[in-house]
Amino acid sequence: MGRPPCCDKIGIKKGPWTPEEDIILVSYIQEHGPGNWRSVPTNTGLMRCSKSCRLRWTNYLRPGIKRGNFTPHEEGMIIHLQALLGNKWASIASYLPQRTDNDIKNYWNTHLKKKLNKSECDQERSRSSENMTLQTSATRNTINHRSTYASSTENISRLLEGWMRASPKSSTANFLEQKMQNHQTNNLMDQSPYEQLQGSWEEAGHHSKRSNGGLGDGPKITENNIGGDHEDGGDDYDEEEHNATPPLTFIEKWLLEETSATAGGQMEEMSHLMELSNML
DNA sequence: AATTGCCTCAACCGCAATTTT
DNA sequence: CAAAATTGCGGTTGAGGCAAT
Repeated sequence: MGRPPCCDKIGIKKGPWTPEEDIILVSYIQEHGPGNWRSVPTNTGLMRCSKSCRLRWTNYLRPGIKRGNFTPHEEGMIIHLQALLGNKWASIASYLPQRTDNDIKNYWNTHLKKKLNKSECDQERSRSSENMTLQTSATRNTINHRSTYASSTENISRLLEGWMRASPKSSTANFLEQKMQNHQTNNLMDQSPYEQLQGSWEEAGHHSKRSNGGLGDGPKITENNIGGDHEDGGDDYDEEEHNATPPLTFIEKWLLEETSATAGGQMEEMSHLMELSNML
């Protein structure tokens, strides 16, 4: 008990990574694949803790990462998913395979939170100016639902998780798998050298022991890890919850709105969710 | 041109979950 | 089975960049 943090070890370097360190890390991962992080510092000679290596890889170096410039569509998805799942950034990121949880978290904290606060204030103002009279259901759904919905959405996400777990090799899972594979293939076009390295490593048939480290080593949503934050099931999942019958009207509505509001090509991730809700 | 304040985002920290010994 | 080690996640921090003064 009381194990000291790995980064407290003497001689462990902290702070921003240098290009040289990046190259060392990437070439090591190209050779051995992501995972087994504890051996990375010793085998590479990097004066970094394993945690730092993993973080650098998953948040910056791994293939398929899109950086900056969140599209309105991505923004919308984050807002909806945050309302739906709460601050489960890793789960949210699994619906946006090109984005890291850290990126999403940062974007939420720096942009979206403010945006939502502002719009909420605006809503409040217009509401009070209407002398607290009835509102249209549309605005209520988007704003007011956030609080009441936030408490009930956990159940909804659990249901989704439960369903996914119950259908280990569903058409949806296949769809997603295919989708992710396409993602990877398409991304080769604008890959950085690092990304190409990783791609070639994967084509060589290597697979990491842990498969949800990122897009490069497989998408977070696969038939194996589908059904929770982790590949063996979510933190919150248990059999009792699996049998619950949560309300679905809001998510269905949301999915419908999202789908109709956006051009089809951009909405493949959402159509996955749509498919889910239909099957439910 | 210099200073100040704000914003962004990469990286760290602490904790919980999971795996290994 | 318990303890130790490792991994993953979410919250937070702080350095650097940029705009305003």
